[in-house]
Amino acid sequence: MSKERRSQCPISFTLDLVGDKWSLLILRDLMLFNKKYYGEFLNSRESISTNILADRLQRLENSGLISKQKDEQDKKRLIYRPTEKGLDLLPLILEMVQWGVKYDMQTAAPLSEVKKMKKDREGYVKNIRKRFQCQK
Amino acid sequence: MSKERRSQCPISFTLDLVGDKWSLLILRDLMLFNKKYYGEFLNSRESISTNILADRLQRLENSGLISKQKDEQDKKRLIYRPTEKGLDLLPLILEMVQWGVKYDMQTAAPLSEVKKMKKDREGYVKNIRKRFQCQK
DNA sequence: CTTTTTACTTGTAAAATACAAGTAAAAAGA
DNA sequence: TCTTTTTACTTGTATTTTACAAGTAAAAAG
Repeated sequence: MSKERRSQCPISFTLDLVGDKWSLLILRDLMLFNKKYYGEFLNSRESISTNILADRLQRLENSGLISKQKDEQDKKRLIYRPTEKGLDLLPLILEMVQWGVKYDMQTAAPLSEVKKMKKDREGYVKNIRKRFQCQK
Repeated sequence: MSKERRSQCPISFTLDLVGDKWSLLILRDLMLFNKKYYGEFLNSRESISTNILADRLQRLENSGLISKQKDEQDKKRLIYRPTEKGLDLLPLILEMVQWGVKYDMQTAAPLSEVKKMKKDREGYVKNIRKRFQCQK
């Protein structure tokens, strides 16, 4: 199922798992935008195709970056959450925010939030982790 | 020529430019492995195809991440170098190294080097920048 | 018991990638 | 000077991935 890796370089290892145009956006939705459901990911502004979304969720789960469980309030729903391994990608994602904001003339990122994560990145990351660690 | 962007999110902006399996490996070769020539990129362990390499170099140049100039010692050669915009991707690349080393059981990254970049990332980045700024 | 919601699957066209081979300009060698 | 080699590509085609449209099954709601 999982493709073979291209080399033993840690950068290519990371790229083999999340080096595509969608995986990190799903993780962004999970960790920065607090999304949990399939339908929420589908409705993000980048408009991912439903088959690609299904494929990426599967791959992310296979790689141990996210997990899913039944929603006990509504059993036809599934709740997706980042794992520890997925949460560890937050610093990488925040670097993308910083670089993107710096070079994107038309960025729509809320400046106050960007400043907060720049000023105290560790605290910013910890705060997000808390949301997922207190839940079972 | 350049595709339209998917959204005004800084993460998707970054992914639209370097969110593929090869671009960041070329920048890695340039910045971490000191490579400069087409043939050197071709010979990296991940074995990129020559047409893909040509395409990525063009795209990276179009996006202002790298520049090229004739080698004055050998005029059939071209020297590729990262621009300021490309050098600004170093922190992102170093995050990939950290994450990759943490979760890749078979990583071949030299531990001493990884420790150095973890211990003093700012210094590590500055040191690399120096190499490119003193050159014309 | 019918309709809606949710999380998908399936089919197909379009685009990107991989692999093999070929080309032009500069440099090196005879 | 003429041929060979090196370097940085281009071209052609098969394979893989992605995008778009439509359909399906299970749970919940009406």
